[in-house]
Amino acid sequence: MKKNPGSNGAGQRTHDVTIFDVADEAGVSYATVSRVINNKDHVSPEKRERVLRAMAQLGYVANEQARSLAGGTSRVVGLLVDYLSTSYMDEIIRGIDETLDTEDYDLMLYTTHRRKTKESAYVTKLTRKLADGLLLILPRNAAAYLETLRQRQFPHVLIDYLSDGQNVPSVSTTNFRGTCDAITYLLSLGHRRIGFITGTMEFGCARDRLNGYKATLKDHGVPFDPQLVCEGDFQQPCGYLDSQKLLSLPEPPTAIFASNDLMAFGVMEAARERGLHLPEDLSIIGFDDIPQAAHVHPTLTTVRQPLEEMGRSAARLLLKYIAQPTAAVERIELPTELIIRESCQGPRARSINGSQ
Amino acid sequence: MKKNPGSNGAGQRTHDVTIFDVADEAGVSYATVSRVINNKDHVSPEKRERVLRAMAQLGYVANEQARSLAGGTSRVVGLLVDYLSTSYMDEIIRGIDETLDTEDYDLMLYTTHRRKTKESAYVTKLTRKLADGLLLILPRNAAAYLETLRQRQFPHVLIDYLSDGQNVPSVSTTNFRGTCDAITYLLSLGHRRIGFITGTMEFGCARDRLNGYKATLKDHGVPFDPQLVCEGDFQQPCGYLDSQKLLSLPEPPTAIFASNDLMAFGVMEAARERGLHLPEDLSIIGFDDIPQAAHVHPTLTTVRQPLEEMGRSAARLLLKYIAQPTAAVERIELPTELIIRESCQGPRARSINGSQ
DNA sequence: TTGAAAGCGCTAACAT
DNA sequence: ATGTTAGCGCTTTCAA
Repeated sequence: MKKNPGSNGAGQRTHDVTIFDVADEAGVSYATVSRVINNKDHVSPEKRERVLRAMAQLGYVANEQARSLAGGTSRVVGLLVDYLSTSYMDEIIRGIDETLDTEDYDLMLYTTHRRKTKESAYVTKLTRKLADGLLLILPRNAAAYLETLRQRQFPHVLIDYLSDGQNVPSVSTTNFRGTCDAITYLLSLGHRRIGFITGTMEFGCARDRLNGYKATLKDHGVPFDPQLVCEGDFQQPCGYLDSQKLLSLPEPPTAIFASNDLMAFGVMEAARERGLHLPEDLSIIGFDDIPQAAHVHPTLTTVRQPLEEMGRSAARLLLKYIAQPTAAVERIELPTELIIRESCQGPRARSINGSQ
Repeated sequence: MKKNPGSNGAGQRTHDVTIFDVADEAGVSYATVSRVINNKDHVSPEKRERVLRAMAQLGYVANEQARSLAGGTSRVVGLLVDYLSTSYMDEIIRGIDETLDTEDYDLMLYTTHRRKTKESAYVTKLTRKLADGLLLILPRNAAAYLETLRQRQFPHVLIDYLSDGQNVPSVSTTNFRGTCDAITYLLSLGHRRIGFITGTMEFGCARDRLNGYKATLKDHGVPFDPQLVCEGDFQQPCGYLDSQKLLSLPEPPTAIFASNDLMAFGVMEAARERGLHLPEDLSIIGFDDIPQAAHVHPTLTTVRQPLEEMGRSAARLLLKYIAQPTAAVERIELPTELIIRESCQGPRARSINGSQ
C-alpha cells in the first residue's frame, strides 16, 4: 500500500509534491518532467510548457537529496574556515556566494574554531559525496589531507594557502610584492626605522610579507634591525601589544607596517593612547583593505587584497574542477594594490630632509 | 550489468565503499549493517563487532544523501544570516556549531548579504528536505515566510528576532532590562545627559533597547531629550558619526550608550579624535560584549549578551522541534549582564556632587 | 535475531 | 520526442 500521490482520502496532504505529481498533472511521463527540470533537449515546446505550468501550479521544488543520489552530484560546496569574525572572511565568502549562486550551488559551512583536528574530520565527511567540492580559507592543517584529496581527485581549492613548493590548486595574492610596495612607499616618505608586525608565521602569506619587508630594506640599503620585527597573530590586541613594544624602543620606529588591517587598528589604538598624533607622529600601514579600513580615523593606508575577487576566483576554479576533475592544477595569484589614504606621512623629527 | 562491488576487474576502485561492501566483508546481510550503523537493537554482540571491524577496515563512511532519501532526515540544519563580519555572528555560530556537532548535524550556510529577497528564496529551498530545520539570526524579512514555516510545521528557531506579539520559536535576551541596567548605572555615576545611539530600528531588539532607555530616565525623573538620541545601524562608522553629532550639541552628553559594541568603538574613536580623554571626559557603554570589548582601551563597559549560549539554546530548541515537530512554541529569553570595565566614570564638570 | 524486499525521488540509459 | 526501466545507497517494514 503505497503512500500514493493524489489519493489522499483525508483532507490533509500526505507528502511533498514530487516529479510524479507534476507528471500526472501535466499528463506526461515523469521522465519528461525530469528533462524539463534539467533543461534537456528533446521535449516539445508544448509539453515543456505544460510541465512548467504544472510545476508552478503545484509548487514543485526538487528534492536535492534524490537528485544527488541519482545523478551523483549534490550541488553543494563545502567551505572550511577557522573562524568568521573578521571582514576578511566575510568579503571572501561574499565572492564565493555570488559565484556559486549563479551556478545554483549551495554552501556547507564548517567552522573549526581553531580546533585543528576538526579540519581532517570535516574533510573526510564532505568528501563522501556530501559535497561536490571543497573550498578552504587559510587552512592550518592542510598537509594532513591534501594528499588524500588529490588522490581521490576530489575537487578542492585553497584560499590564501601558500605551501612553498607544493602544487596545490589555490588562490592567493602577491603578498611579497604588496609588502614591497608598502615598504617602498614608506621609504619614499623618508622613513628609515620601520616597525614590522608579522602575521601568524605558520601561514605562508605571513612569511611572504616578512620576506617582502626584508628584501625591500635590503634593496634600499637600509640595514635590517631585528628589534623592529614583532611576531603577531593577525588579531587586533596583538597589534596593540606589539606596537607598545615597538614604541618603547630606545630608538622607536617612525612608521609601522602591520601584516593586516586588524592589527593596524591595534597599533592606532596604542599610538593614540600614548598621545601620539596620527599620522604626524607615526605612520601606519596595514594589509587587506577590509571595509573598516576606510572608516577609521585617520583612514588607513593599506595593501589591498581583492578579497571578494579571491572568493569569486576560487569558486570559479572549483566549479571548473567539478566539471572536469582532471583539469590541470592552477595556482591563481591576484594582484595587490597599495591604497594610499591618510595614515602615513613623512617622519617628523629625524626627517631625512631635515625640514621643520 | 551492474557496476558491482568487489568485482572490479581492473586495478582501480570503481566506487566508494557502501553498506553492501561492509556486509560482504563482515559476512552478514546489509540490513544488519544498517542496524549497526543506526545503533538499533536486535543485533548479536558478535555480529555487531564483526560489522564494526569491517567498517573500520574498509573505511566506510555513510552516504548522507542516501540516508536522507530513505529515512527522510538529512542531518543538516540551515543557517540564514545577513552577513558574517562581526564577532556577534561568530560567537553565536560557535554555540550553534558546538551543539549541532555533538548531535552530528551539519550546517548549511546562507548569507543574504543584505539582499532582502534572498531570504525567502533560501527558506523555500531549505524547506524542501534539504535541511531538517532552520536557524535564522536577525532576519529582516521574517514576516514573509514565517507563516509558511509554521503551516508546514518545518522546525525553525529565530535568534534575536522580536516580533511584538507574534508567537514564534525564538531565542533572545533581555534587551529592555539590560539597557535599564546600563542607564541606571550611568545615572548612579552622576550622569544626567546621556546620549543614546540606537540600532537598526527595524529590529525589535533595537526598539527594546531604546524603550529601556526612555523608561529608565522616566523612572529616575530625568527628562527625555530627543536631541540626545541618534539613529544608528549597528555598524562602527555610524557610531563614529552619530557621536560627532552628539558631542557637537550645545550641551553635549557626558555619557553615551551605544546599542552595540561596534558602535561604541566608533564613539571611542570620535571622542579621542576630539581630544577627549576616556573615560574622564566621556563615559561610554556598549551592548553585546563581543570579545573585542575587553581588548580596546579603555576596556569597554557593556551589557553582555550570552552570544554563544544563545547559539546553543537555539540549536537545542531546534533539535527538539526536529525530534517532535508539534512541540509547543517556546520563546527563550536569556539574561543579559552588565559588565563593568573601565570606560565609565562620573561626569567631570557639571558633576552632581560638584567635586573637582 | 536476522534476512529479504520495497521503496525514498530522482537521473540516465535504453527502448520505442 | 517520449516513455520505460534500472538503479543511486540507504532505512524500514515484513517474514522467517
